[in-house]
Amino acid sequence: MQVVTPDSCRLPINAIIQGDCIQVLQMFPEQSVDLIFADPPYNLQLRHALLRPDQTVVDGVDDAWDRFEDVQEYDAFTRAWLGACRRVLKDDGTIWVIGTYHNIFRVGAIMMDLGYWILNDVIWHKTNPMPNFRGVRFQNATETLIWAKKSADQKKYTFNYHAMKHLNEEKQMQNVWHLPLCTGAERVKINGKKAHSTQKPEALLYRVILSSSNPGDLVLDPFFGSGTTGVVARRLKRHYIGIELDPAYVEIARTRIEKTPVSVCDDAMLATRSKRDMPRVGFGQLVEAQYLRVGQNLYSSDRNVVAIVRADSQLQWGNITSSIHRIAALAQHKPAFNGWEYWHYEDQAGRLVSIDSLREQYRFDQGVAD
Amino acid sequence: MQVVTPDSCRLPINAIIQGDCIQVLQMFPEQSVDLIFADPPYNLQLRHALLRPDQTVVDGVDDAWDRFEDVQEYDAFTRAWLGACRRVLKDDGTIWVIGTYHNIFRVGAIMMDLGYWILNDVIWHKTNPMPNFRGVRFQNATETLIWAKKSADQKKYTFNYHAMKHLNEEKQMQNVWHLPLCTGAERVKINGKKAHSTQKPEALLYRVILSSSNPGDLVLDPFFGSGTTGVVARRLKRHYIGIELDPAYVEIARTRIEKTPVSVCDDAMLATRSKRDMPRVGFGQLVEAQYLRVGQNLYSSDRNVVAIVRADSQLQWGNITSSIHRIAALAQHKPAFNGWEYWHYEDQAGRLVSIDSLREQYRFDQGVAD
DNA sequence: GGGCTAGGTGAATCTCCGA
DNA sequence: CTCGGAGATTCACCTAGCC
Repeated sequence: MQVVTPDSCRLPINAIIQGDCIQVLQMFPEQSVDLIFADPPYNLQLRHALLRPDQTVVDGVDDAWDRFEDVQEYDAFTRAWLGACRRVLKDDGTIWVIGTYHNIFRVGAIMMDLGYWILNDVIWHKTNPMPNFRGVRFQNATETLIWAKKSADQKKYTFNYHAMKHLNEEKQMQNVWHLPLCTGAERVKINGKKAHSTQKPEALLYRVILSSSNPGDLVLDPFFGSGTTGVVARRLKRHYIGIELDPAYVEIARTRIEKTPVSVCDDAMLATRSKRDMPRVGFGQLVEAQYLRVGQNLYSSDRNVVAIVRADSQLQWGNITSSIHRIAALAQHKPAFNGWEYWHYEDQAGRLVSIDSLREQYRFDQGVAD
Repeated sequence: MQVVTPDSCRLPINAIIQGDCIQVLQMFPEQSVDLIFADPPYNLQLRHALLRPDQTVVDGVDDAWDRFEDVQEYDAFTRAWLGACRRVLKDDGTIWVIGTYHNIFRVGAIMMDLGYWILNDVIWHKTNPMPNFRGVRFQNATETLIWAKKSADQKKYTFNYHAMKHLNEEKQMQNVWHLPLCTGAERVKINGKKAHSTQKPEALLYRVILSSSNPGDLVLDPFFGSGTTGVVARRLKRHYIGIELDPAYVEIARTRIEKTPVSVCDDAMLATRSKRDMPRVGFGQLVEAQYLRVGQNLYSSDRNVVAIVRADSQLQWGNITSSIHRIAALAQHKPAFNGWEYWHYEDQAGRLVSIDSLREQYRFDQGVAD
């Protein structure tokens, strides 16, 4: 009579496996991991070098692992690893996948096709993103994480609602996370150069693992890279399995995890930025929201200076176009001036009212809507 | 002999067409609109077609098939309207599509498949989102907009970078927009109940239209709904075409737009001119017109580099003769540099003044002369 | 040590025109 | 088509070095 080994015993717990995750996962038993975090290649398709305005070169992602023949190949690859992950995921487990607009739509559609059921799309809003140096698009300040359960009718999954609420100053954690890039001392470097071109910040993994797993759970990362998932899992007393193709990365991750003490980090460092860090109300928002009309006149308190509101929220004063502050300064021959104090609009009765009161009104209206 | 009507005359400008956008768009000429904003339905209606946890189980196939049927229908619908939109979009136009995690991944993947090339995914971060009442997920505070051009190799498209930068307090606009939901007086109501369940805020459309179109452009909205696109297009002096299936919504939108005052301001208040679309002034023109003298010295801002203006509008630096750009680059040991930023002349008081200001002066003088 | 400045850098689909 | 030159374009944060 054959003795059946418990599934979990056939898994190398707290280990890094060097190999292609699609093949390695085939050797795992079904339904054996509690949580998956996957940071697959994004297929960025960067064709030219990019220069900063000072002509220095941006060190972009040109790694071989991010190059695919075409979209079909990328889709087939994505379907294969997501399918393999789904097989080894427990029926009450969930998966996180991170990406950008280059790949996340294809990834999300394939996840749905495979039967995953999306719980949230979480936006990582970077506090210090790279600018758009050429001024031809909006500054790309986000990456997107898809959090999904294994199937639509899955009843159970782990979500530590209150842990997230505590991290967020006792308010519900939103699907937008304001976190800085991985830089400075946290960034793994070899001879002064970054060891991995896309190392994720530990704070990001902290939220992922803390929110959707429990101590003792098994966390799988099929694209282990520099091993951030292992580092944070260890700190939070979860087990981990990392799969990584490149032996060099395996070694980097192994060294890094060994140096990680098993301890809990400072929650305060990971807390969501509070509202006072949110963008303040700018003059542009008043124009957009029609608290002021394009073409409307603004006046100095003595009505001697008149300027026109433009669609781009600058003011037009004679043939000069500039900000409310700059034109207030110019009109008074001062080096600088606070335009919020200087400018007034005419109310329906023809009285002058400070534009600063509109800003208060805007804040009030938003507050009421909460 | 047949008289061919100009394409634009076959389009009902500033009108709402009642009908299915896929059919209606077939009657439009190719390449006839400058900008598209689409807020498609995302009711996937999958609730009753739930997938079993294990897809390999035989009796699970029926459910899986039903579900797949529904998604296929949604995909076919999405492919049809996005394809129809692409046909009527001008080759230098762009498209915006808004959605949530329920549909945006399928929409994005299909857009890529159809040849659209994504420029940004823009996150609308709601300042006042609805809470997650049951506490089982992160509070869903976002919707996603995909901004795309018609093809990957498309060279030209409209992006009013500086208008956006002015709106954002002189820093480049990010792909995350903090805007409140459409509430209060802006929300169209009938007998106290909201007239449309997903009415978008005008501030959102303000950014869409202002950033990626110019006054006089034609904006198409194939899912017109309550007509926010038409209202904002009218405010910003763009033309619009709305297509809407439901006659009740057509009527609501028509009434609403009629009540919107046509903007009476000067077009100059609506457009932000960038350096890129100003007439090019060459360095030679400044020399010819004697804004600079032959033999005059030009200086770097720290006066460490000095060159002489030649009659052929090149600079002489030691024994090197070349353009203002090339010598600025050589002097700094850089592969390239913008000479307009680098070089200065001495004014009568001996102060250094950027030669770029001379170019501005030249443009101004020419404009006055016109 | 502290404060200041200069320099470096990050998952980025990053120009346009004429010869 | 390619090639080359003109010329437009950046934000937050970290580190090293100097006073």
